[in-house]
Amino acid sequence: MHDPRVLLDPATDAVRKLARRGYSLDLERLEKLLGGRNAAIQKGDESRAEANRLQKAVKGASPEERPALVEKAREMKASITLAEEEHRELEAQLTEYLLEIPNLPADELPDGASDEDAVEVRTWGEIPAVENPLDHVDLGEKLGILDLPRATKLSGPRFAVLKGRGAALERALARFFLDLHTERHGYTEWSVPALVTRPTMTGTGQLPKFEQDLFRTEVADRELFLIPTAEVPLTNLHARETLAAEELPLAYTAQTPCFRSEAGSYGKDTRGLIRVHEFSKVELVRFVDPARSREELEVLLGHAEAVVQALGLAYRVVRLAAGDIGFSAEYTYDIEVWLPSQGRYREISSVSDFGTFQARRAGIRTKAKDGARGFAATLNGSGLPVGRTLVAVLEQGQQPDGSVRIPPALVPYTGFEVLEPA
RNA sequence: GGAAGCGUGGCAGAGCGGCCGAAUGCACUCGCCUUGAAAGCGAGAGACACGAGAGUGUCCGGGGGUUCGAAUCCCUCCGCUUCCGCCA
Repeated sequence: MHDPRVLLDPATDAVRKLARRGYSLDLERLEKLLGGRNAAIQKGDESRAEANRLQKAVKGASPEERPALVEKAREMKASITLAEEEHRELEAQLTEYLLEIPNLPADELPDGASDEDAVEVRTWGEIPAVENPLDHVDLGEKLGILDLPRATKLSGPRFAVLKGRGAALERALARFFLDLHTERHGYTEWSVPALVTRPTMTGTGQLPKFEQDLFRTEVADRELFLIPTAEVPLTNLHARETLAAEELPLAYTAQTPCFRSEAGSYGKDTRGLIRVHEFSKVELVRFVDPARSREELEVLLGHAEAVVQALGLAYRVVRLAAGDIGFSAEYTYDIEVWLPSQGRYREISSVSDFGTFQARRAGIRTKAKDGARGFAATLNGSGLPVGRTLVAVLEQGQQPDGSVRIPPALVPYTGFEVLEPA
């Protein structure tokens, strides 16, 4: 959520920036709502100040003058109520409007609205030469580790069942990611709920605008949402808290299941593990000094890249176009791994700087030793999703004899070096 | 799910319906003292909103009510603790 004053400040150039992501900001409406709200607050404050004066007067009043003062105080109460109602109404309208305004994309991002407009930053690793590559679904079935028909039987389309060494590989990947980030990159591991409340989802920006992307549960009169990423619970750990500025940056990680409705993605990636309703992911979240958020983004990107590199997977980093970044983001890099079966790079990680946008929504404040107050900047990145990494490991590791070689760094976790056809 | 109790500032803990944004202690900040530190002494210090500012207002778990006036009385919801039931 933005500070309306900042949006209204011509120096912010908010209208132009938001137009780059196809959002048309109505400055006039904003100004009217803010001005009206502030006026209502002032009116209420003045009435209340008067009421307070009257109360004191009543206390010291003689029996004769008392009834008149009490009567005036009664009247003042009505005027307070009126101003409060107006304030409440305008405040609600203002908040409702502010909550649906996306973050301002950074000027450094390229123009454009799709992944085609992303700019390649660098490539890493050697694209493996695979003759007649199989995709991960064919590989998984031949290896006897993937059972999609049974997944469909259990839960319908867009789910996955892994078996034997496939399940072990999934477990190994997650443990490998977590160990790397906690031991080498200094992240604190958390175990957090996968079901969260509406305010929590609003804090990171999934709500109110993107409810159709989420799975929602309801028991009795209690409503909870399944998280689409651990970003939601990890970032909201500090919702409505004040952090000591000196303690930043805070670096958190968690492995959680992630649930996505994938509404509107009909026909896209319908095969296999690429796009499913439920998957496991290790997420990285950083709370940082807003003045340093872009540097911190590079650090975070490095942590995510380190995982892909440790697995020896060929990948590239792209800078997303201004119109393609997420609602809450102001700057995003994607890491894309090479998928031999598709002959192209596919997204495996998204690393974003949210500035203070999420912190304002969630109320993540900072206080420095000298008393200076502000909001933290939040960043997050996948580090990494287990399913899509498994796809890359299978596809990039496939051998001419139909086996798949496990990346050496992972072997201590799997206990086996190769997957053989069943 | 049933019964009882409790929810006050970073923590602990006071608080006759107006003198309470709230005593006191600890922690904290700054001085003095000290070679340095501790102790001691002195001073300061909550958050949020509106306002150019002076300042004004709000906040004692949330919401509602009584009253000219509520941390203090009433209702309700939520949370915590203890006992019972159930359960992984």
